[in-house]
Amino acid sequence: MFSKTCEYAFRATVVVAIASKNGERLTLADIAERTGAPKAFTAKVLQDLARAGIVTSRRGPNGGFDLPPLQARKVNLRMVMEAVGEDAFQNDCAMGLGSCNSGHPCPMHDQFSKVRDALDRMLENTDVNSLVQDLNNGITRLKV
Amino acid sequence: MFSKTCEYAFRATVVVAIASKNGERLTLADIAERTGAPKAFTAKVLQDLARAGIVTSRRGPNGGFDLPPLQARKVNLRMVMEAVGEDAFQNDCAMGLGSCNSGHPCPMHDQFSKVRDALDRMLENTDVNSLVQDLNNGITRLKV
DNA sequence: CTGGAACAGGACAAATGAGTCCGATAAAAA
DNA sequence: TTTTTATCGGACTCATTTGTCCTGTTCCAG
Repeated sequence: MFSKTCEYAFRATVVVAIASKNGERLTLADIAERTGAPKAFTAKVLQDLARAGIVTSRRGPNGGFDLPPLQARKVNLRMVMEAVGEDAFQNDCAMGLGSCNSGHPCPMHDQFSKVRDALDRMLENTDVNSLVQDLNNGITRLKV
Repeated sequence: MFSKTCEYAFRATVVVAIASKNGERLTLADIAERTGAPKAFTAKVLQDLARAGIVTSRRGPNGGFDLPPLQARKVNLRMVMEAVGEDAFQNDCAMGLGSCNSGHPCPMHDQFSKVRDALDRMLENTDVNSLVQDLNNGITRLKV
């Protein structure tokens, strides 16, 4: 459903947010380890997230990434997707027609646009902090 | 959202079903032309659809593909997806965790599984004939 | 029964996505 | 100021998806 890049971005964001809630800053190696994602690839993803202002990065000793709760409330999942260069599903057509819309619907349009829009709303309405606050049950890693 | 292969499969299936309703059998060249998809690639997709028994194929002169209404009622979109070798989104996890389920949920599980399940139900409950019978308005091609 | 019209299917080529490597840069600590 | 720790970012490789090509096979028509 989502690309690998996107999945890694979701996991990295959540893992960093969890750590930040405990005042902990995570290094790239930490994040790769806790998400079970390839380190070099995770570096790219984090770069994108940092450039988009979703996480803040710091170089050098005691450096790493963080995303404090106050900021995490302002970040939703759609923003994470867009940070790694993927559009949410907005005007996506199930049949791949560029010209498909409610005025010019493809045969699947009515059925598909309902669930597509529900998905988009979910991505828009779900902020990172809300994902994190539910799991005070000791989850700190999101490995496969 | 769907792969190209899948999009082509949807389009080809619908286009063939439309023609069959008029007792017309479509050749590969016809289908590629009406869907705006590459001919050789469409051939592969149709092969899969034929092997799965979704469309019926016939070789030689006056050959081609068809999918009469009676059969089209028994074919849903999930079957088309599976015919080209793709699983519907069933147990898909938004974060790419293989072990994610209601007992062991990832942080996005609750929000995501709702819309994912709605999508799966849509694919299951939508049969090809119902897609076709709405558009007696002269649509016979599904080009980009 | 032979020629041409069509699908069947394997092998190949191109494009995109996933993942790696390594030097450059920044910042803190010694 | 030097060393060490860490991100930054470009260039590269590998895998998968997408797309092409060509030969074989089936089947109808004359």
